[in-house]
Amino acid sequence: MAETGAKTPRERYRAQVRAEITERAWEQIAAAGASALSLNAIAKQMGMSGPALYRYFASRDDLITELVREAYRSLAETLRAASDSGADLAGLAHALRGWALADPQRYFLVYGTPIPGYHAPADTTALSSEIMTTVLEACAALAPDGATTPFGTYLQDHRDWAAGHPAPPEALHRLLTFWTRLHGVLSLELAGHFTGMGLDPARLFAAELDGLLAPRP
Amino acid sequence: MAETGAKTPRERYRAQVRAEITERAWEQIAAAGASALSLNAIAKQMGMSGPALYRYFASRDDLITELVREAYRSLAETLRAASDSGADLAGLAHALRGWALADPQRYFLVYGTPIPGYHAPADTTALSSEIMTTVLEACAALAPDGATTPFGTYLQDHRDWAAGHPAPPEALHRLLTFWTRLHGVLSLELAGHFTGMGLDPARLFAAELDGLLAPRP
DNA sequence: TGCTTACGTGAGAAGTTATAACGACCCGCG
DNA sequence: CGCGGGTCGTTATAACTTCTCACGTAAGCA
Repeated sequence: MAETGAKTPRERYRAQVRAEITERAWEQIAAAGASALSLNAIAKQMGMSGPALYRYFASRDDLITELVREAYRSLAETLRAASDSGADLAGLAHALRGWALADPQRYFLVYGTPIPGYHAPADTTALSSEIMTTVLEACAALAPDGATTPFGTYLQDHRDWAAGHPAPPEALHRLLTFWTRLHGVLSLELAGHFTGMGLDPARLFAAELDGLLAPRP
Repeated sequence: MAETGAKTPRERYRAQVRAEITERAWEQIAAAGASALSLNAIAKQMGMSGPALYRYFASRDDLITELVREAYRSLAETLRAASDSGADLAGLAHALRGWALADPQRYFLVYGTPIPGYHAPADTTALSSEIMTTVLEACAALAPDGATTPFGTYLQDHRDWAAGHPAPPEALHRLLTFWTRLHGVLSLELAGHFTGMGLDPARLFAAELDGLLAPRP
């Protein structure tokens, strides 16, 4: 889809095959989760034999790493696009929820149960902080309330992770609660913990978002 | 550990072997996660051959089901014990956090990424609602605030899941936010999303808990 | 037109879950 | 006390999985 501006036709073909592999992988992940991802099945689906895939991905973990990267990129793009369209914090929350509901397994791949022993590559932290920055700008754009929270004063001395951004501690606090609260509702909803409770998760999500937009986070 | 009051020595032995299997399974899960659980490895660790375990658990999913049950029971016991010791909502939150930190993979087994195609048995919902009831009682014990939230009025008509409990809608709202907000902080912390941010997750947890204890949820 | 390099295949090792058939042991009943 | 039935653990086997290696082919590059 992108970066097909390679010179040699070899690289072009290689990128194309890699893209098709990840595409099939996403189908499998959406259907049965990341733990059920089978290189063999992907190869068979593409009309190739098993070991052929190892020309394109060094291992199964390598493929998953690429998928994690794609998921991060996708979320960052989605939020950035919403932000560029003039969306405020509520709009970003809506975009986040839509992105998560569109493919729950993709959401869990990024924010779900971590695989012990598996460490995300370094460049995902860059994508993660891009996501954070987008939300942080929306947080800072909200009318700053004079009330400084106790945790806000703590953040004043522990804002290394947001170094370089001129947002006040209250905005950082709002960003953190935005993240954790919406993730709390979303992940439980996607995991199906609200089914059978006769409760509309969207209402709960909206209620939490309302609390987030109120002056005091 | 319990229910060893079986009559025949056969059943006693059987229960003992089952208990050892789950014990080894917990070790493996704590070390490498639920997806890396290997029946073969457990058997080898116990000095038995692989297929022997199928006398005790019909399948790998069957073993996981038992582990989920144990996890639910453990959390329910922990919260119940704290509640019986006079702990208020803050005390329950502390107990929950301690339980989660003691074995993150156990927490994720219950509240983490769901395994597609795997459905929890019916009796886990009973254990889950026992957990909910314990927390709900602590929520109802807090001084009721006159301010009815908009979501509280919604809950007045959608409280089937808490039918039979005389708690006001505000208490139900507080229970839901208690659950989702603390899970939001906890799951992100356990997944390691705060590492490298120079931020103490405990402080964030405490800040969210403070907001939960304030009059307006 | 040839050379080199990448690509795909097949075979195979070491793992996994799960089933089937077989032998041995133990428990309870007569 | 003895014997039978049921339970247990074993080995063998099938169908998977990831992943390595050696080989032939085919495609691009000069």
